[in-house]
Amino acid sequence: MATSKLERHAAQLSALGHPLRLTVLRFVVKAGAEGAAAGDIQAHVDTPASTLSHHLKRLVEAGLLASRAEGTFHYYTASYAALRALTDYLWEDCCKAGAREPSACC
Amino acid sequence: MATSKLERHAAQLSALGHPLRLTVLRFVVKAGAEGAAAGDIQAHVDTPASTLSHHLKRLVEAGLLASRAEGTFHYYTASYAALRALTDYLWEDCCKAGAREPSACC
DNA sequence: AAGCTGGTTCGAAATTGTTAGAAGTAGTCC
DNA sequence: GGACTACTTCTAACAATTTCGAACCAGCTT
Repeated sequence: MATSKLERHAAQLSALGHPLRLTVLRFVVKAGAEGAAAGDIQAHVDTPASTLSHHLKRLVEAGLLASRAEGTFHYYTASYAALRALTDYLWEDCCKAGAREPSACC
Repeated sequence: MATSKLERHAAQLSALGHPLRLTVLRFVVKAGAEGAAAGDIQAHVDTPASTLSHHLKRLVEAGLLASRAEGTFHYYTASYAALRALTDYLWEDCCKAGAREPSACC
């Protein structure tokens, strides 16, 4: 692992921190195991292909999406495990320092 | 609500998408209901006060942290409800489009 | 009120992210 | 092979973020 868990998760959150990319991720998450083709995504977000492609690349680089080619179609699928690890990370060690209340928050 | 749910959550994810801010959030989440003073946070992250203050402001503006003053001390507490809403949002409507497998991913 | 402590705001430079047209690549179908 | 489809990469302009010293402000203490 070249980068730390912290760095990797920060990069993933940063990747999600853009309205268009967040929309794309949710669309692909909805699409399930088969994923969604780049064209379908483009129709959904109504954005120039070059712009969308740039954002898709960022999501793939962050490890949140995986891509597979079928003919000229490029399908993107959500990396559910990575997404789960990310959300879990935010709650890790919740309320472990104060120890005043057992776990009112988590 | 001036901005949409999408925009707000994207802004929150963007706020978390920085190693220092992610470290800070996790530190404050750990601290529980009492929160952590800016000085304690600074000691933990070892960063110039002005830089840290800028990042804390960003987290508060995103609605992820709340701040309260006690004398000259500024305490920051995690907005657990906002954080929960954010993590839930990422999984909302998971696998609702394909409907091929019932819910292998969520 | 002067001085100290705990933090915030200002300002300016360096870096990074965003956008989208134009050009390029790769697969498919006559 | 030539045209078409489905995307990606290149490029360059513009916008936003990041950093941190310096200046500032608000409370406390004497």
